Parts: sequence; C-alpha cells; structure tokens
Amino acid sequence: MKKYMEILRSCPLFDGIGNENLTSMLACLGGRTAFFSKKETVIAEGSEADCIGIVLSGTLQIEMNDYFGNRTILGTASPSELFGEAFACADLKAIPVNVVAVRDSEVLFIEKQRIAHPCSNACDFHRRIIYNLLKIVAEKNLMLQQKAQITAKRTTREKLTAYLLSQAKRNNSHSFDIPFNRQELADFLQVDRSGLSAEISKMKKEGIINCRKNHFELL
Amino acid sequence: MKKYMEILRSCPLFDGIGNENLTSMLACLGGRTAFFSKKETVIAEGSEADCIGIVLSGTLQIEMNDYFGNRTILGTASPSELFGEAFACADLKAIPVNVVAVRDSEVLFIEKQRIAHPCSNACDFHRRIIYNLLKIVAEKNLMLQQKAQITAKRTTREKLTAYLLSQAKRNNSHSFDIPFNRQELADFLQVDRSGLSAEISKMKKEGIINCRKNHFELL
DNA sequence: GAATGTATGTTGAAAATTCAACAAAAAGGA
DNA sequence: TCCTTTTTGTTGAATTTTCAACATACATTC
Repeated sequence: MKKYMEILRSCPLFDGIGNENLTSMLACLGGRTAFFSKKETVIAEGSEADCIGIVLSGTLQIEMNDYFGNRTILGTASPSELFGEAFACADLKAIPVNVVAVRDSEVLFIEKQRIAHPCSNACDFHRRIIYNLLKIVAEKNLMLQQKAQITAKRTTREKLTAYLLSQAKRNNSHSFDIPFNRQELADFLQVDRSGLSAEISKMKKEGIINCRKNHFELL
Repeated sequence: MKKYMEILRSCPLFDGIGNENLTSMLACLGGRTAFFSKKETVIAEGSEADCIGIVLSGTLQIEMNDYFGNRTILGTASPSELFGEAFACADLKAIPVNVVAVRDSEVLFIEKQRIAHPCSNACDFHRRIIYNLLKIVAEKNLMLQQKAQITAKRTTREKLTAYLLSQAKRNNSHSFDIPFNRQELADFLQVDRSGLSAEISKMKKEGIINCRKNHFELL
C-alpha cells in the first residue's frame, strides 16, 4: 500500500484529509487490494454492490451489455478515481454494469459499511469523507449528463465533434489523447465502428482534424 | 407549507425523520416556496447552483438544449422528488440544464449551505439528511445510466420497446401511463417525432402494443 | 359552439446509419 | 524475424432515420 500513497493522497475521496491522518483513516476503513490482468473482469454484472473501488494503477472501463451483446461504454476510471460508488450508495442489490480492466490494474476495495458507519476514532474525518463522496457521486452525475448531451446528437459526425470538443476543453488544448481505441470510441458514442472510421477519414481529408491512433488534434 | 406536509413527509430527503422532527427540521433548513405556471422556466441554464429544489405540486422537466435548439429531456420530477441536487452537491458554478414546469407547479427551494453545514439544534437529523441526499444523488445516477441503456439502442423501435419495458417493470403492470406526450417522448428517446409516431402505429397494427394518448399497454 | 391553436398521424424523398466482407496496417508472440 | 492476431480503414447494399409538408384529431378560448 505504501507505494500507492501518492495516488491515494490525490484521490478526491480523501480531499482535506491531511497526510498524517490518511494512514490512520485507511487503517480504519480497512479495504483490500486486488490485481487484475488486462481484459479481466473487475466487477461482473449482477454481483453485490457492497464495495467502493479506487483505482491504484491501470485503467478500468465501465460497460453495459444488452442481451444481443451490444456494448455501451459508460466511462473509464484512471488511478485515484472511484468506481462502483453509485451502486454502493444507492443500496443496490445487483450491479447493473460490468467493470473490466483495459490494462493490468490494481484496485483498492473499501466496504461501504465502513464508510457509512462512523468509527470510534478519527470521526472528524469520517464526516469529511461522506461530503467528498457526495461530491464525487454528484460529479459523476454531471459526466453522465454530458455523455447524454453528446450521444443525443443525431449523426456520427456531430457526436464525434461534440466529444472531441469536450476533450479539448477538458485538456485545455487542441491536441490530446483519448482513452479509447476505435471500437471503444464507437461504443462510447453509440455509433457503428466502420462508420466512425469513415467519418474520421473524411474529416481528416477536409482538414478539420488530425489524428494518429488515439491522439487527436483539432485544426 | 402546512398543506404540503404530506408531500414532504414522503420526500426521500426526509426519510427516517419523524413527523415531529420534520417541522423543526424544515424551520432549521429555511427554504422558500415558489409557484410556476405551466411552461414557465423554473431554473434557467447558466444560473447559480446554490439551491436544492423539492417539487410540492405539478411536474417539472429537466432538459438540455444545444445551440441548434435541439432538446434532450433528461427526466421529470414529480411531487416529493428533488431536482438540481446534483449541481448543488457538485459545487457547480453554472447550471447546465433548463428546468421547466410542464404544468402549474409549486416548488420548495432549500439553500445548499443550510444542508451542508450542520446547524446547532437538530443535528442528529442533519446527518441523516446528508445520507439521504447521498442516496438520492446515487439513485439519480442509476436513472441516467438506465436512460443511456435505452438511448444506446440503434433503432426507434428498439428504443421505444426498451423504454416501455422499463416503464412496465417500474409500474408492475403491462398497462401504464407515461409522463410524456409524443414530442417529449421523442426528445427523451432521442429520435424523430414523426418517425416515433410511425413506429407506434406500426407496432399497434402488429398487435404488439396498444395505446391512447399517453396510456400504453404491452400485449 | 365556432374558431383557433396544439398535438398527433401519415407520407415520400433525401440523407445517414448499419451491416457484412474484405484489405491493410499495426501489435504481439514465438 | 516471421507468423499470428488484433485493430483500423474502405466499400457498397440494405435498412433506418431524418426532414418537410400536410391531414386529421384533439383542446382551449372566447
């Protein structure tokens, strides 16, 4: 755990908790780390929502699959980010999504009970954590709304443009990497992969964008 | 306010707060009621996110509009339900949506500061309210994910079917009312209105569904 | 109850997506 | 390095959506 203290310090769940207190806080919260190889399932649809996850290394993807096998990517989780917190906080019986590791990843699981019920020591920080959690869940809400705004567009080009603009804004630059390959981007934008490839090519030819693999540039 | 005590008692924000305590709690939280006529804007995009709203009567709709005027309906809020809580909890400067009254509505606004900062009296219940709020925001998260699952479908028929099935499940019946007219349903499902009407007609002819206005029946 | 406005249904043409199949390029492993 | 696998790009046909225009049904108001 020592080697991931830096990650945990920057985890929004522990905002406002001093370095000294973080260690005791972590001891109090318990938690177990787990390693997942690339493509391995971190949380399977239908499993119990009793834990909140924190990404320590690697990248996770939150996906939904209908029963025709069509995938929808809801989002990604990078080091120091949380996942599964909404299901835990909503007291859901069964988790309705799949979480998979896009690359080798390490994860810290904390039981929601440990967060919900204040402990005897360190209780001052406990309240802070609840507030942080509330903010995190609310912010994830906004991300989902932003995704809705993107996928609400009716054409592949409009969706792609809206997404790229949001990424450029987020990175404060016209040049940035996206966390998706082509198939994943298509599953995020909810469009056909081949159609997406075609649209990207067309926009390149028109001189609107430039890209190579997952690096994009708005011109 | 007296006339709306029943509504407030069933508001999930006050879950676990006894009747006697609710009155003092409300006094402590402050808040102001406001009336909105049908079609009036309750919260305009860009305004400050310093309040949480509770619907006392009527129905509200949460919408987003891009700058071509295309509307996306994110959801509705009925009596005893909250709105705007995600923006307040995420400490957003500007609200990114419009909230409009679909019919004459009354609303109770509570400043987020009053909720975030514990008061001197009634503090036991204050903590309960924070937990309730966390659960509400998390549940709204799930609703957005469910909406994503519906709009992820590629054809109008698939979207409509997925939506109707979710409503049937929610109502525990094959026969139910939906909170949308045709245009609103189209804006929720993110499809063309005329195409939606055509699809509904076709499904009626095929004997799959039956409907009249906003009442639907799955056969 | 007549008139006006709004909501819904219908249609056909244009545009866009999806689908399937394959080619080319890149990545990974032996 | 060679071979295999995965990813990405390309294409054309079929399907579906969108768009515009109009007809009809329903509501509301005076």
